[in-house]
Amino acid sequence: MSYQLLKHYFMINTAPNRANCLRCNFDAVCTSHEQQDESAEKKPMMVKRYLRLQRKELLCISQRKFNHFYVIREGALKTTQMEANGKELIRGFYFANEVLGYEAIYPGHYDFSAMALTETLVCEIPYENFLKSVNTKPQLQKQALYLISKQMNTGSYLALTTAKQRVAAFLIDLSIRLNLRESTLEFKLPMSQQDIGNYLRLTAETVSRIFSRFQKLGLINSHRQSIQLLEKEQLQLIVDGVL
Amino acid sequence: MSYQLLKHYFMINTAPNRANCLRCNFDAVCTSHEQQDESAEKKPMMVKRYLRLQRKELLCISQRKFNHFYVIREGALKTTQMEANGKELIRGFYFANEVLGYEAIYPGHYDFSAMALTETLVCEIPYENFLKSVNTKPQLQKQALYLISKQMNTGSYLALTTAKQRVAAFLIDLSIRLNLRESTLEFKLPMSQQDIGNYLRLTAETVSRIFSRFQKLGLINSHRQSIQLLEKEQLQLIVDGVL
DNA sequence: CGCTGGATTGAGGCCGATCAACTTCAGTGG
DNA sequence: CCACTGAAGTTGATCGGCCTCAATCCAGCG
Repeated sequence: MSYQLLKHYFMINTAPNRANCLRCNFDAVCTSHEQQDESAEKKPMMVKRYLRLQRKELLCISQRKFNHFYVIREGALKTTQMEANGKELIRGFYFANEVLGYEAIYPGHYDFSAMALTETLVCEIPYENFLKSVNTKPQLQKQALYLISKQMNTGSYLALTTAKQRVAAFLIDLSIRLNLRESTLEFKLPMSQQDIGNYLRLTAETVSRIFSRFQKLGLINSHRQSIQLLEKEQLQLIVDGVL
Repeated sequence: MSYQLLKHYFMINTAPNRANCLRCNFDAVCTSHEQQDESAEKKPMMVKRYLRLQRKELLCISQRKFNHFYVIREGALKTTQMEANGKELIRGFYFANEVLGYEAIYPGHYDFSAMALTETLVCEIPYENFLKSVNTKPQLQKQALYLISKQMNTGSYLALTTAKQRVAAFLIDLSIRLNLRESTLEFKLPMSQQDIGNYLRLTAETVSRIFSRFQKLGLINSHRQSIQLLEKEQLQLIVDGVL
């Protein structure tokens, strides 16, 4: 696998990026620094650089020392982990406005690799900068914990027992996290059905079969990577175990 | 269900409790306050009171506003959540030296109830006290994040696919979290097999059958609630999908 | 002593995995 | 423009693991 990072250093508070920050969870933390003076050694910029990844490019590699958070601005990533028996399993997906890296604070190193599923743009946040920032701005403390707690509560599909429940929950969650308009609910799956199955602990065949079944029931419109949620309420009923 | 909390206020730094703090994850955070002066309004004690729960007593109730962490000193708790279809499912177990409550920061209220499985002793930590404490002691910042991140990484049995993998992983994890001596590996299950099954998304019958199978294989010794791990390495091989 | 809730064990059925064949589609190069 | 290729998705047949339902066992307790 290729591992290459394009290193475009730039200031976070230039116009185009500020626009990107609009829906970013870390916006408050980052922007707070703009109101401060320029004494860099005392109050370092939170974000030193951003990275643009091509499809299949790696953002971080398992076993590497943990030093950075990554805030995803555009695109999508998957994190993978090696099982003891050698099989690679997918731990999670990350989309725009989400943060990757909390999970590595405790062990002190990443125990997963993160790969771009599409062309992806991320902000790299040095953990030490983050700590300093929060220490000098105590009101950010609460918000940081809030964000971490929020992320802890996402993506627990595996608590669901049946395959159709998991797939339905996954589709609904995707539609929310991809920030779609309520009206369309139409999008391209950034990952393969193989990846979806791996993540949900199902086989790719089962995922395909369930897509087909949902289509026959008129709940979705799917063809390859493109998908459209027609009956979101019905899908939710499936998740709830009613249907 | 009965909901009653016995309210025994006392100072955290009395002799018997300091002994209890020895293996507590929050010890460093709590003890730091002892070295300060007594101006209570500026630097409040982190722990205001502790609670002693009887078996089946509730510690916190779903939908109640989130205000407190709970550090478990002795005993065991389970957290339960109502599914949309009305079934109650178990979200997690908590044992001595573990912390309950992070999960509620984001929604701002508990979306689970916590019930004592045995007689249980907990420290109640007001969240506001915690925030103030961390703000006035920036070096605690890092540790708090470390602890939260650590807790995020525990108890992900549902990523395992087969029933024997989940049960084996659960037993190994229990043996670690109950702080047993390496030599014995013998303990009482604080929860019923029904609860284990609910937590692992298996039926109680399946759990029982797997206990029996492990027993026949000489991996464990089990009778009702009492259990003894005979071949921990073999159990780990099962978790890893080798056996 | 019988009662009760949990644990155990057995028989049968369903769901998802496995294996295999086939189709579809994007990319490539002639 | 079309043929080729490889990766991903689709579909069918079979198998095995876990659920379901039911009967029984068993320890604790009034």
